[in-house]
Amino acid sequence: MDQVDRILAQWRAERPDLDVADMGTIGRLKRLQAQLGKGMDRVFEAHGLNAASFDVLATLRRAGPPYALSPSDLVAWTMVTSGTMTNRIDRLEKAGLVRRDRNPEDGRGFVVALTEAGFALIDAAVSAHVDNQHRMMAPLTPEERRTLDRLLAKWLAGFEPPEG
Amino acid sequence: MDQVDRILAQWRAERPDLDVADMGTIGRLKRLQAQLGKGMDRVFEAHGLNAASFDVLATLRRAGPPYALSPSDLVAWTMVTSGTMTNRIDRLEKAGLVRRDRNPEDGRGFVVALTEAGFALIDAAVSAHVDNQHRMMAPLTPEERRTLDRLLAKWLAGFEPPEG
DNA sequence: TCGACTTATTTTGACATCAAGATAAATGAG
DNA sequence: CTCATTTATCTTGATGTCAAAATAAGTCGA
Repeated sequence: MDQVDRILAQWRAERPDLDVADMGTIGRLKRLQAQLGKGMDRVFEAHGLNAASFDVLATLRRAGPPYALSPSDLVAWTMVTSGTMTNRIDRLEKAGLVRRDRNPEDGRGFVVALTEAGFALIDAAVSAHVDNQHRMMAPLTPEERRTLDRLLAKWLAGFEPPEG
Repeated sequence: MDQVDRILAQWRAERPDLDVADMGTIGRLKRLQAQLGKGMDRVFEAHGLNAASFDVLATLRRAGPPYALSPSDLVAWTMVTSGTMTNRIDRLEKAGLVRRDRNPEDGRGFVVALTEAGFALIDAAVSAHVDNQHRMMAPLTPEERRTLDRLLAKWLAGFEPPEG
């Protein structure tokens, strides 16, 4: 009997015509996401970052040398709007973690590159982040994790067509 | 090969020391949550609501007669701060969907009650919402949905101790 | 080469949220 | 009864986000 069960029990009493089983699953997903988000934020904060800045630095880091992408590339990887990305880059630039270089091949654009400080910071932060994710998955056995991942992938494929 | 797989492939190439399997699961959960949120927002918007206002109205509706709770009760059910709840109630009150009545038993407090318009609106909206949730779960078989729900509940219990 | 169109990025204005502080009323120890 | 404490709610100021408009530069057909 968790909080989601209590909510479903209220609906069943008040609106017995509704089948709320799926609402329960989606509600659990949302609460889990909130809990995981809080857990991850703690690690980001310990490195002077938040989820937004971690996201951008990690995208640049895992892209490989020369650790530089255009704002448009970053938008494509991160699922935020261009205005949001401008704001994120501004903050990271002020913090000295990325640099904006004019793109020599396209006068309209820039290339956002990790600075040395940015590289060192994200490399340390991502190690701590991965450890933290392991800890947060502890309630599930390895087999349960595989099953869960498979189910989430199948469900997600219904929304984001695979493409590749 | 979905977008999450592409991200994991980049990490494996750049940081082969990291075990990123759990990152994949958590990433899928986040993307799924984003997709489900967008899908639900469409239904809320069709009823002149957003996720925040739906959340408050639904909490009042499923509480049963007299469809009235204090702001503190609403905060406890919805996982937002008191300041956020003040703002949500303000908007719903302006829209004529809830009423603030002084609590006769506690001069510090109020009771937030559904108006007739609020009751009619949330009753229609929640029916459409539940149908929409069924449609969004379509990629999974009934048995897969049960398995997924069980796994999410077990995982969530690691964060939100059951209590009841 | 010109003008229309497209693409890349930033700016603007509106929201929703949170943390922390402010206000007001209830409570309870003495 | 009184005052310090607690509880209920609202206010304030900062952040992060989005949609849409603005700016600036590349592209391409005629």
